[in-house]
Amino acid sequence: MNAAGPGRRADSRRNRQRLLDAAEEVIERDGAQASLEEIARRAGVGSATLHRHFPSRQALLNAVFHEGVERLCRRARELADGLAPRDALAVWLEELTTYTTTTRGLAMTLMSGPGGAIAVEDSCHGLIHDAAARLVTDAEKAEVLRAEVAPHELIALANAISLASEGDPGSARRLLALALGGVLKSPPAKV
Amino acid sequence: MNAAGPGRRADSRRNRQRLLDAAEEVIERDGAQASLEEIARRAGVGSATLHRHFPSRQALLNAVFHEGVERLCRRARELADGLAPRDALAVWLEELTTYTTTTRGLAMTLMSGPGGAIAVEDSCHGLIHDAAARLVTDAEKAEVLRAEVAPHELIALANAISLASEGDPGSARRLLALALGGVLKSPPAKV
DNA sequence: TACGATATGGGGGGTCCCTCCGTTTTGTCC
DNA sequence: GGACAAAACGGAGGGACCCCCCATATCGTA
Repeated sequence: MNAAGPGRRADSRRNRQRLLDAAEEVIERDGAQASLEEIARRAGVGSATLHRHFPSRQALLNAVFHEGVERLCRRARELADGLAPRDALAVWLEELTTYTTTTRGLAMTLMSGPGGAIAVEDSCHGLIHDAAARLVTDAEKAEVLRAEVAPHELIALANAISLASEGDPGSARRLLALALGGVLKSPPAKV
Repeated sequence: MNAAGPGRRADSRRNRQRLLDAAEEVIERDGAQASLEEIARRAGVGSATLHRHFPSRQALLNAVFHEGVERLCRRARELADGLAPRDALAVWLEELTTYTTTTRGLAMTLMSGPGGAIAVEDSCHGLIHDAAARLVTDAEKAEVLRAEVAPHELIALANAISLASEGDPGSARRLLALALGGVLKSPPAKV
């Protein structure tokens, strides 16, 4: 059916891969709301086949971005092991932001939640969250955070910035630096 | 045609208002991608009439949100006149963020640019930008900003936060406070 | 009241998402 | 090397959407 496992029939695995390749191209051009029918057409399969392999748009997006997201999470572990907690977190957030900014549709995907029938532990959502949690925990222990910050808040912030900069990584880096360093010189007023 | 002016025929003005009322309801429920056909149905007019009054989705959204955005901009002037520059900016950004967070579809609208045939000076985009510019200029003169910040960057950040918090104003306030105060205790590392 | 300008709305074309179901392909067992 | 059941496929169709054309109805005015 829709699993990637080796127990599937050969044509099923082949079609799944074709769909992923086609999806990558179309999403690269049109973002997260790319036409599913066009993806199926480009892959040379019927639209029913696409829906059988990926029961929802979210499932397809998740599969398309899975590899890149895993790479990003390995990178988080490298940074956590190699740098001071504050730098590890700052560098990773910048890499995350740059990646989501330059990968069309990814920020949208990460913002939309894990989605229906996808196991949290291998959704892009879940992977990113776990990677961030490690870095945030380390930073908290080292007391380099200004306040208690939940990992999902930082991810939301990074995603938000990616969305707001609409594909311009320079703008994204700048906004992230602002947010990390603080826009104002003293804390914001209570209203 | 699509202008609101008094030179239009009475039925035209009436239909325009009905469309705006219907749009407000449907957008409140479905956000910025609400069905235009449903809006026309609910207003009791044909879909062609909707398209004649509002040639693009963006034009309709712009008209729907215009009043609220103007109120927000008046508020910016009040704050600029009544508070210290830093507080005026901080308070207004929070009000902006709260408003865009609780008004479904507004953040999306503001992020999508002024859009085709809409005059910049009375697009929601333009109005907000001008309001922010005044506050930012004052804050810069008072040297309470951590770095040179363009108004559109702050607006992008606020919009991004609204989008990221998906309708939860508490979360939005928290993220904004984080961004304004800074997440890290010392400036982020150079990579 | 009659008339021209203005505005309307039904309907059609194109696209999209998703599902049903008859047909084809695959893997396996004899 | 068949035969057979399970698995996978894809065309077609329903429902929804956006947008435009143009025959018709409505409004403001002379």
